[in-house]
Amino acid sequence: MVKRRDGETTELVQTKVAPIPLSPRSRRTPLGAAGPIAVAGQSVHAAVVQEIGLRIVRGDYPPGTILPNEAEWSDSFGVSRSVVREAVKTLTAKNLIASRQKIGSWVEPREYWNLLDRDVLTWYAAAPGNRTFLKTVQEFRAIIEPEAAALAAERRTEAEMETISAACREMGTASTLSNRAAADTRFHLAILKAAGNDLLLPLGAMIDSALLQLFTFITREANDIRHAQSLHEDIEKAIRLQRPEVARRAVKRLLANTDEFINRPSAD
Amino acid sequence: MVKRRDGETTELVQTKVAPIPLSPRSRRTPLGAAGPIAVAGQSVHAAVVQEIGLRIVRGDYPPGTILPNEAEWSDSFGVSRSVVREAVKTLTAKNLIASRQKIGSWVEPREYWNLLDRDVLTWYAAAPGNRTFLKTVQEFRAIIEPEAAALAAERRTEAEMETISAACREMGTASTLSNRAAADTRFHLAILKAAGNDLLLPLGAMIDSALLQLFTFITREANDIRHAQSLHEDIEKAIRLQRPEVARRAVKRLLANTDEFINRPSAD
DNA sequence: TATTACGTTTTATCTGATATATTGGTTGAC
DNA sequence: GTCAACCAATATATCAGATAAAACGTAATA
Repeated sequence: MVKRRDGETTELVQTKVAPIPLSPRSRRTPLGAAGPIAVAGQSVHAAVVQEIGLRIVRGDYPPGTILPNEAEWSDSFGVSRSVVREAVKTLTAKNLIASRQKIGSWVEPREYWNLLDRDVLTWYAAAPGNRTFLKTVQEFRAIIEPEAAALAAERRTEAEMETISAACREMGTASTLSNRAAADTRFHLAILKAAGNDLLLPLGAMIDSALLQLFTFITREANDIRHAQSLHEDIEKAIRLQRPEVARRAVKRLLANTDEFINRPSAD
Repeated sequence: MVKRRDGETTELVQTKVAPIPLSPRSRRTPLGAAGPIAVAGQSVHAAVVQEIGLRIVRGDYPPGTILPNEAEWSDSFGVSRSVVREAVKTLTAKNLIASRQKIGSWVEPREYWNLLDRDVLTWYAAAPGNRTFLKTVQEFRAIIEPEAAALAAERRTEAEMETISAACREMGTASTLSNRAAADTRFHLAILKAAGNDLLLPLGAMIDSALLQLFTFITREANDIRHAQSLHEDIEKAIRLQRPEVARRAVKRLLANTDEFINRPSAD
């Protein structure tokens, strides 16, 4: 149905972008000649998915554009058509593209994209002004997390509480930043889970991605970390005491604190 | 990493479930004998994805279970290995399964599943007590939609407002239930879009699914529909007048009204 | 005992062929 | 000249079979 072709844009698109770059494995090139240079330590499939996905999210192929056909991808990446097809299926499952016989594959409208998917979000984060991305994420978290915490305060089981508390504790005692980030992620995920609504769980991937992004550019003085820690402990306490409204407000305070970091005119 | 095998469970799983049923196309069976009975008007790929996905979400293969290998799927469905592999990629993209060489494919923990995906949600809705599902969806909507409406009231452009108003209008004048449901969906989607946060957009699929489910079991008297219509108009008005708080409350009223339907001890 | 080597199994990737559907043009009738 | 029916070209969809790579378990070895 949606197949507006954008005139010459398509032409531009179909320009052979680059002969090769991709993840190797055992390209049987006669003699190291043009050994596939790069790349990711991943599989060929994952590399192709990532490359096409990144280009789409980055805007190389605007929504509605007809993509190069399978044979062309196959040539330009130097992989078999099977790999291309499987990559296409993967991207289709994430709603980035769709395809039909005789037409080919095209880029779906942005509102179809499953931005909450871990991969898509990663590509998205890498694309435009990083600052905008973090603001978008924070705004979204501000919608979800206070309510999730409130629900968790009402419903958490003892086991779930223990998971939350343990994560909070480990945040305090973590020796490295990445350990702390991991515990932080676990903390928020545990709350989402304790909220007892299955539809909240998939949002964990987003928080995961977001925290990763955050920690790659915060790295502030210990002062702030201590403050952040106490904010986390407030949340833990409210959930432990089963005070939904208190939990809700505690999460809002934490998010407001994080917002401050993002809006500081330092980095970028 | 995650590969707990659950002892005998695996055995049970690997039982050849059924020789064939699947979508046909041109199975070259010598003589109509055992022509592939069913099925979906979809492609073979889609049918395989749906069958495996449904079984997983339904609980036939609990998380951690090692699934039958590609050759076995291929045999039992009577399709080529390529189709099976592409189906596996699709399900992997939705985080239902994962796979590794020599191990095979296994079912991921439920908290990994991308329940917000249209397909997964459909399978999920078909699986357990339908009633529980609708409650889960409504609870989730209650978290998202009031805030989305408030944001929309702040930020909507004139064009977005027109889309919202048009959908609301068409809800009122729709002649058939399915037309009304379509306009209803458009209405909620337009608000999500007008909220101006990209991360909210993927949630449209869920609302879509939810409304579909709702309308398949409501079909009440015109009285209620008129009430629902005025509730929708309240939302439209609040967004038009750019009153975030009013919009938020109006959405809450609408959702509360919907909740009533669901909790009525009539159907089911 | 610990460690290395190897064989087995399953996914990963490649190759090449056939089937099917849809578009766009062409032909022919009215 | 308009419109319907036909036909060819082209892209995905599906099939078939082969080889590569990785990981587990086991046996051989130091």
